[in-house]
Amino acid sequence: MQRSGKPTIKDVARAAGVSPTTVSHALNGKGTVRRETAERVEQIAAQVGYRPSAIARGLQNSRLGLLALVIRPLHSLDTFLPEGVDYFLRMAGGASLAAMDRGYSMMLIDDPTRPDVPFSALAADAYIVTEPFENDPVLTLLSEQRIPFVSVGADPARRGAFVEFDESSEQQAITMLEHLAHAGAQRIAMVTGTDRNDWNLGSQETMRAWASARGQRPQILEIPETDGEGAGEPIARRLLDGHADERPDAIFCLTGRHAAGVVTAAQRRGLQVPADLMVAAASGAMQNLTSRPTVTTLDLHPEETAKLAVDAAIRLAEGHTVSTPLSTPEVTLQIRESTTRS
Amino acid sequence: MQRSGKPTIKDVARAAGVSPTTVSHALNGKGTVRRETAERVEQIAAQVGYRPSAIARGLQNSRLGLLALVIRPLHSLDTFLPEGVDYFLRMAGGASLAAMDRGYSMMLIDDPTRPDVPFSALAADAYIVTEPFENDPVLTLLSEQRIPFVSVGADPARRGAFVEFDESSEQQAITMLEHLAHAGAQRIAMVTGTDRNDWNLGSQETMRAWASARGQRPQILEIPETDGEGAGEPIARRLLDGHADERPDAIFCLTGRHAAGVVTAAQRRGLQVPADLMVAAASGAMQNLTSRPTVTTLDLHPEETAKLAVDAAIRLAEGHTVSTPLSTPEVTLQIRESTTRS
DNA sequence: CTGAAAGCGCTTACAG
DNA sequence: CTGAAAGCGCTTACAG
Repeated sequence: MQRSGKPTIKDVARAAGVSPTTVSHALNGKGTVRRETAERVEQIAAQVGYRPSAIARGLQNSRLGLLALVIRPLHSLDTFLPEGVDYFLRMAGGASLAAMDRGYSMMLIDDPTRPDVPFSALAADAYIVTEPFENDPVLTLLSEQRIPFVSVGADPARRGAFVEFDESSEQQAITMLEHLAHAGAQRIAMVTGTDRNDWNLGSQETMRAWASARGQRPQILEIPETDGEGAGEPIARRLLDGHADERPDAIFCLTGRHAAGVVTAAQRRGLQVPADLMVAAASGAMQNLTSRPTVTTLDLHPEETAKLAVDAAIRLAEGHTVSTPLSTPEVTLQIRESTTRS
Repeated sequence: MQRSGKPTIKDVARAAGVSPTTVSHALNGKGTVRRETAERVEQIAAQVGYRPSAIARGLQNSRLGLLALVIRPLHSLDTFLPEGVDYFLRMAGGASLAAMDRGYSMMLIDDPTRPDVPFSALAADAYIVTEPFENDPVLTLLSEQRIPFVSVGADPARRGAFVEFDESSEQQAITMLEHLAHAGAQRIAMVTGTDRNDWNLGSQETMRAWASARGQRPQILEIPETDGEGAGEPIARRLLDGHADERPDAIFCLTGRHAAGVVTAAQRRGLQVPADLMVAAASGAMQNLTSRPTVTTLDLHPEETAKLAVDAAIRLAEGHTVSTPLSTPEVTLQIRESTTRS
């Protein structure tokens, strides 16, 4: 079996003087094999460096032990380097590790709906799709192809139609809004991204309810996620350069880099953070730890979310059902200088 | 074929009133099929949502259209969130996109040598291993298993033994050292990571040669990659708190976060950057763009590197040979405030 | 131009 | 306790 390619089960069988069936049984602990036989087979298998082919094995139950992760917000870009890197890298890394711990591998898929999608991409046993868009074609494709999947954050137009994690963006937003209010904010503006996903839409809705409960006109700005810190100037122009009586004394950005940009833009206008303006972010970026002042954020615990998503995906892949909606971990409020008036 | 699972080639054949062979031919444009037949088959296939199984297909040539990426420096951590996030995320994202563009999917593998490694992980057609360690067991495993792979950065103990990209860390280091010298630095210290990979070792060697060519004692500090910005204080303590005549007037950190930490620590000591101390990094982190002053870095073009690595891996997967060593893209010097004395 | 047959490397009833 | 046979879903000579 040295000749070409890797040794197969037949090579092992021949070398051990048994049938392929017995090799299979011995190596997988199935059926009943005499102890000595099993040991001999194992030895020889190790000796010739035999590894069962995942492909052949997968053919039986059409399962490869392969999961796929689609990070939807990354797709609007031609690069994997967007806004939100921090969150999504932690997500991808966490998912990958969680998968391996459970005996699965994780593929990183950009867009399974592209016409030239690799066959292997659709060979995944199950998908995880984070932050699907409204009527997301990825979810449509997966459901047509009968590939099991879980979505992290619902498709806003098809809530409850699929197995999904409810991120409770309302809960998240409330947590931060209450913190800001306790810290002294009277008038809070919100900045979301422009993607039509559950996170943006749910947060906006919460903000509207919050403002109207306080008899205020809600101030909500939508800025492309991809603008990153560059969003600071436009945000400041629209929220800070107007009449003083309309001006918010706190800005709550969903994405950390928007918040980082706001801090800089505010300071450029001579505003003190947090004295004149508090700034906070829902999904922290690294910049929020290193800026002056440091910026209050929520830790969304993406690794935890990834783990839960992997668990759910595997249960689906293995043919079990999963009750939905599932819950993401509680967020943690990270209070920092930008909202601490002392 | 609605009953259970996905439609197979047999279902299509039956529905089209032809044999599976003909379906296969029609769909793959092989053999000769009458035009009308082919069209009818295609129609029906689309109608029933037929997609050939990547697994069954892979069984023929034992190729799945699957690549695997191991980012070695990530493995020393229990998290995918290390130092160097910027570089490695760009690498992973770039590799993933490049693979899809070429009809392959990309798995993110933590460690294929772990005893419970998923079978699917070893089903990859080829591996890309970035920054292998000295005598890296991952390379050993892959070569024993006869899984083709390319390494980005040589295994320092086995240079030339495998298909590898030469990162020319010497070239990189020289580029930065010369820039610093031109900018006015008289005494440059280097800070590397502690992993025993080609990048760290090669850079150190270059630094030693550079210093001795100038009759100086080389000052090189090894600090764990994982310390991130926290490395700033220890670095400053060892390099800046000594006698003034031994004190470097420029610190060149391989990793961007070390550099970020150094800037802060230097400023805490009342040193002006760049007036009293220049700071530069070989692999930029985001912090280097947002700090004050901004920090000079090299852009290593990880996406480009990823693309080249994917190309090479695919050539190997498809049974071709690749001449080695391969070259990574030229680095670009990004001059910023931290090395600009005006 | 079309299809029956063999085979890719395994696993899994089933018979001995 | 062991093994021959069938089958997973395709592709690929090869015969008709």
